[in-house]
Amino acid sequence: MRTLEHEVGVLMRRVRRVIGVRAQMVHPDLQPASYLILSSVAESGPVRASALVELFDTDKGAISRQVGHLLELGLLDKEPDPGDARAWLISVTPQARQRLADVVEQRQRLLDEGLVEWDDAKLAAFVEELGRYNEALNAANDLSVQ
Amino acid sequence: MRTLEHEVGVLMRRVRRVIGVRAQMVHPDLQPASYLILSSVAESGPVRASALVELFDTDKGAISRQVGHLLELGLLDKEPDPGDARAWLISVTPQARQRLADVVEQRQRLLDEGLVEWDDAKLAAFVEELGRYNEALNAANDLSVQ
DNA sequence: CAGAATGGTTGCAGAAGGCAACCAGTCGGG
DNA sequence: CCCGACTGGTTGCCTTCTGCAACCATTCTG
Repeated sequence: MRTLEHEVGVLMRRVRRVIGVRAQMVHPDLQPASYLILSSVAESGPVRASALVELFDTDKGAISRQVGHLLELGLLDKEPDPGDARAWLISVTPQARQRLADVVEQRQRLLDEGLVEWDDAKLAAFVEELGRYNEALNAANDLSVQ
Repeated sequence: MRTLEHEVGVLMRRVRRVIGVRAQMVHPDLQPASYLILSSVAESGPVRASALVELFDTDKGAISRQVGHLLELGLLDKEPDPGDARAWLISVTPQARQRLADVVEQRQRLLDEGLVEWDDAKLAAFVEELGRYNEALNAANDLSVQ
């Protein structure tokens, strides 16, 4: 039980560093937190900001600023939601999609060269575990907040 | 490949929230980042600050401040390292150990009641995966930094 | 013994989130 | 129809946290 906190703590700090490096590969001024938002939008397709708020379980203001930052960098696009004049649909620009693909490709090269010991199967299994853990966190949080 | 960033991003933001709640159970003024340090020291026994810097792959100054904060709260103790007059050995106070145990026990109750779907086996497996991922991150980071 | 390296502390600046106030648009009941 | 409640977003303010750099004390090395 104890080691969970330990590993999670190490994970969070180390991941921040790795994500930071990866973010700069996409754009020199891209910050780690923004990179994670960008990746999510790239995967989910056009989404409302409110969907991101719910997904990340974070503050509206924080998401608003992050999206604003990504718009300035030209990595995200914003168009009015045809179904609701209050809302916007956020999507990834072609440029950003290309840069993200480049980063993935570069990482794939490391895998191919055997420099990193994580192959696709192990990675997929771990991602699935992460997903389940996210769900469990969500459920536990609902409990504690009531 | 894409989903890794997505899950990690969600994990990091959600974990911050959950850890925050857990930290307050240990001490009302305990911040999330400090809680993770505290957990690590509790597991590792007396350690030098420099060991924490290496473990978390973070800045000396950040660790120094976190430790200072935990000392003020009476959750950590600091004694001179008998082997090196520059260094200190950081350890957990009995009070902090008790509080941490209480938190673990409370979480165990949720597990026992079946409110959270993570039993010991699944958790242990996940922690092990996290550990491997941490190692891989470490290796990959060494590469990218060269 | 002098210079390099290590352990730690502190000041400073920037990133990031939480909270609250606010505006614009939507929706439901009278 | 329209008035109040609600939702989607933006912005200002404050706190937490980290990275960088300068610094001091101690230890190691040639």
